[in-house]
Amino acid sequence: MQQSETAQIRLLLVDDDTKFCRLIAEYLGRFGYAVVAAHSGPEGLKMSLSEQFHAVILDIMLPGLDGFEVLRRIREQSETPVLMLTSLGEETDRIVGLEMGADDYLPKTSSPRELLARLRAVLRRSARAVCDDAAPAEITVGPLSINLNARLAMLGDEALPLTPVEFELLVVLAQARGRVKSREELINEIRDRHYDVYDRSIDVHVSALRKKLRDDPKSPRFIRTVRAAGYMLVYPPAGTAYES
Amino acid sequence: MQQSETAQIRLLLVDDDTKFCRLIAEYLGRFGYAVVAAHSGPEGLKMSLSEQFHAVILDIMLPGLDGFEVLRRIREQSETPVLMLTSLGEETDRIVGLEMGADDYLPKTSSPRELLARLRAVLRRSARAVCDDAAPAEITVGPLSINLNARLAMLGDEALPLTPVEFELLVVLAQARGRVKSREELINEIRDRHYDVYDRSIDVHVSALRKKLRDDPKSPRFIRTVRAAGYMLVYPPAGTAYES
DNA sequence: CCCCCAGTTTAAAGATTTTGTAAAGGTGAG
DNA sequence: CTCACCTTTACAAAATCTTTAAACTGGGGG
Repeated sequence: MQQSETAQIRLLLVDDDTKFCRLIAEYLGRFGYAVVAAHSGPEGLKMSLSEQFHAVILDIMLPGLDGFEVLRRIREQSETPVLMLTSLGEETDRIVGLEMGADDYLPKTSSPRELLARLRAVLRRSARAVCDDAAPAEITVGPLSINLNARLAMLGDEALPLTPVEFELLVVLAQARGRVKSREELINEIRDRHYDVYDRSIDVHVSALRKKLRDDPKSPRFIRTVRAAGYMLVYPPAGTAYES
Repeated sequence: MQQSETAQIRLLLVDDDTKFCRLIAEYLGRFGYAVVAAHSGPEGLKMSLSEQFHAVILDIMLPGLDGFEVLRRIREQSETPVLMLTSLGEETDRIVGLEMGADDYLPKTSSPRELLARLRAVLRRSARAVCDDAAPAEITVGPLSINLNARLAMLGDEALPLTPVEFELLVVLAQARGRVKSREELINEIRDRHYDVYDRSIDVHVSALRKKLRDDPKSPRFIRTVRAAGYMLVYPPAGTAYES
């Protein structure tokens, strides 16, 4: 079941309903998130401020300090993304929560699936905010260029008809160019799920991608297999001659 | 966290909700912006025209003069970047805002983080666009032209009978021409609400819009489906021949 | 030098996801 | 009430993903 040494996303869930916590932890766990629960306001606040978490999911109704108060105090010191939950009935709270610096806000009655979707959106936004404009819209590797805005990869002057996963795979490899990416990392980053030893789907995608790149596993121009470790996009040392 | 040694960026926030102002000021303050608040239309207008601010964040619902009116009068004399906020439940009228010269437009339900991101984008743009006209009133894509003032889209010399949402959808796509817009972004920008996985309304609007544009999903002249990502208005490379 | 084994490649089949669109349902303006 | 419009629902079609399994590879031990 385990997810690894690789960067795992850690979440703090603050809610006094332990059953709910278990349920959510279990659900999010299946998608590779490590969920830790706190069951009171003060406890949640303390843990939030430990800065160990990538995001906090915060119920409003809490013993000790209510969710708004916890949020306010978190925001005094930290920018950790916070997603607030409300029990039924509280209409206007949404605005109040957002005004106070919550990153999103959703009813506790939402499906876990919705929670997951919003959570991802929040994490994505916060990841982007960190590097802000730093993200280049285009990555180039020899004759290969990848346009992130248009989601289009070109080899020479020919557009490659990649499927969504193939494109993502290429992007992830390209961003880690010169470093080996394990299958686990790849599947985590691309598909948001767990890797298990018999999972060959990454291999299959690599194979398909290579075919489209006209890349030969035995003497790769782009994707090199690193036995027992994973795959890596070659980092052409200065002076490498590519020919299309 | 701070914004640096360079001269501090000064922002004017015009909103009658003082609590909201405090919270935003506090949040943006953490990123090194100096935020000054005005709580009525006339006050906001007067301060905007003092030319002391690098940008203005303007709520629409205001006592005295509403946001649109304030914007109009600012634009009579000044090109200070203006970012408009719609309050909850208000009839969103992004187009009116943009057409009047707002630089960006976002729902008040957005998170502070989002506000910050857009603000940075606006500031960046305004720094760059010293000389060129802010918001073009007309966007042209091959035989398609979109007039924001008249709220009219023409295909060749024929006016398209678009519904309000279809028109906005087209505008949003056109403004992002060449970049993929996710369904989430689209629904956020057009309808001011959250996207959830089961929400197909964007697809339906796209379908309707395509029908009116006589655009075929399989080989789109205008709107391309980017599987698992969203939609994108084609950015015709220079020299592309359109025929109506 | 050959065999074996863990690890890899790949085609193919089956399962799943995503999309297009018609039609039904809902809502608000007039 | 009617009309215009937006959203939801439903379902089929298309595209894509994962699994499976058979063929392959490279290196170490014999």
